[in-house]
Amino acid sequence: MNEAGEKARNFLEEIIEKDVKSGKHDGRVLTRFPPEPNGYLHIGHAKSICLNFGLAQKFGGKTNLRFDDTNPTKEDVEYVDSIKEDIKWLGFDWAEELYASDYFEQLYLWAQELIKKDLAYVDDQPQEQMRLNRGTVTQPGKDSPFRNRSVDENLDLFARMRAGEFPDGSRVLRAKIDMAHPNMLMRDPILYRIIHAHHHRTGDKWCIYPMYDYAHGQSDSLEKITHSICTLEFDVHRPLYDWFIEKLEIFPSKQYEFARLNLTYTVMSKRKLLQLVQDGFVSGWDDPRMPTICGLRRRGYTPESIRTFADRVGVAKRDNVIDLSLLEFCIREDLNKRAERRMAVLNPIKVVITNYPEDKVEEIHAVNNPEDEAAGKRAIPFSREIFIEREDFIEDPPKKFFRLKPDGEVRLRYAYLIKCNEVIKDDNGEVVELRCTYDTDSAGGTSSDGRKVKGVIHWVSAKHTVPVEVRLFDRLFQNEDPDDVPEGTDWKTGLNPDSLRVVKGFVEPAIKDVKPLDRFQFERLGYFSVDYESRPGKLVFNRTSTLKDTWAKISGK
RNA sequence: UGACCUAUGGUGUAAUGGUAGCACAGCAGAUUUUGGUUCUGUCGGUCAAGGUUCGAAUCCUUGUAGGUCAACCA
Repeated sequence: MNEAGEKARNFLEEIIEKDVKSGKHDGRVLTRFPPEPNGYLHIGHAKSICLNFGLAQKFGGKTNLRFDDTNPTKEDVEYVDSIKEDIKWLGFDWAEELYASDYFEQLYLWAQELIKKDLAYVDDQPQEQMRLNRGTVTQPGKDSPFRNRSVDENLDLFARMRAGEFPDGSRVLRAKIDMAHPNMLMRDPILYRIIHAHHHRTGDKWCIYPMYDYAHGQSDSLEKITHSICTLEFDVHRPLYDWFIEKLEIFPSKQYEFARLNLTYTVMSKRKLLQLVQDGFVSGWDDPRMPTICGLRRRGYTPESIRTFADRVGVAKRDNVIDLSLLEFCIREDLNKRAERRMAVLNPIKVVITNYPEDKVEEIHAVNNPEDEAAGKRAIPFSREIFIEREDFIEDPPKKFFRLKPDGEVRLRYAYLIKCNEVIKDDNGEVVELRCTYDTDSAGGTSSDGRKVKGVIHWVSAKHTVPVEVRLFDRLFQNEDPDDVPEGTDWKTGLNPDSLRVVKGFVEPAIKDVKPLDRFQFERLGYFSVDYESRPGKLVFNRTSTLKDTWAKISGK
């Protein structure tokens, strides 16, 4: 924030603001989000989506969704659908749904134009030879022996490439730039390759397909994209991006690069994510431990929290690794305000309140959300036998432990003060039951004589319990940097063996009518959301995140 | 041993030649019928060396460190 109270602008906002003010493109702003439909979107894409759509919104512009579908061997409609779903869920609407493949004919025409201008040629060199002749980053490349074919011959060969006369890999169309250029991308980059493959949209119409560099910029230009925003690794592509626009004399879209998102304890590469799925380390792309948008959704994350996160991580050009705790902060912050509270016990121990009548059942009234009065109240049954969390009782507690202990008093949230009189153990010495008495004058949990009881614990009435399955997730990797594994071992050795624990939980009755993705705070435990596999009578909850746990910090060291 | 990009507290990100601020994390405290929330305080930073200037995180030079680029992937 600056003195005026407005948020500081990132470098892209500054560029666009300047362009708008100067009247460039009549002040028009049009961005695009250009995924390749070959995988699922993850939190890194979410940053890019929020950026592209957010920037346009900020300056009264629009954003296109364009699928970069120039490689039929890798792409599929399955991904198109999931990508659209994820973007919508995040809360964004695109102006137009477009495909690079929509432009194949125009791209072909432009390729012919480059040939006619003697700026492109058909190369017959085998792939290996071409690689050798490209040189290295420190050595210039060598011209192809086919570099100086006549325009007519190139035109003829290119037409025959399209006609399907040649096998895959036998010929390519290359731009004629400079084989000694210090930027490898400018050493006669390939424009078209031959792939006899079925394309998810164009079918078998084409057997030559444009490369990314040739397709992307021209697609931007065709759509009259004003600001083409991509990640840092495309920085070296920008001279080529500009070269095509200049030589073809077409609409001058401009490319700008920002640093992609990295998260601690998280892998983000499509390759690694795919491996986690294929090797069965997770249950699928939408496993709640995955950093995919569908995984986060299933985990219980809200779109709002992800947008806030994208906003807080900022936009710049330096490499960065964001603390996973920032993401967790964002979801807690959001859910604290909107999730209704319930009481649930995940690791129960039975408490019998010996001075409470056998058959009596009371209705206790509890606030649904202390952060939102409009959420109202609910009734919770209370009876003689209840469950409390096993961790909330310690026979010989450490200092500053103010939960239940022998002869100690604790508050049952919203109910009564109880005192532990007797600890019953089994033959192994394990505590199986606690016998307590309640203060009959402490209805609601307030003492009548003004004495202070610091501890408050949650509980459920034993015979009014709703049994549920609870999936406790933890970070997928043990190290902040998943690649930080012992020399010579695979990154997968860093996987956290305890990233998923499935337990049985007991919830108060006011939980029966829930549907997938409903979110709750189980008091003192964390935020939980209903899984897709949940069914009436067989509810399944995913732990979205724990609550901040100051006690764990104190006692855990 | 090439070209390009980038260097601000532990992690991010502002300061656009004029008081180095904000968030997360950490620590300490207050409040609290969630050891939650909220509130307060606190720790801690301009990669280095020169130069320009009344004044440099900012401009210049030279280093240093990290990243990107040698798919018929995007």
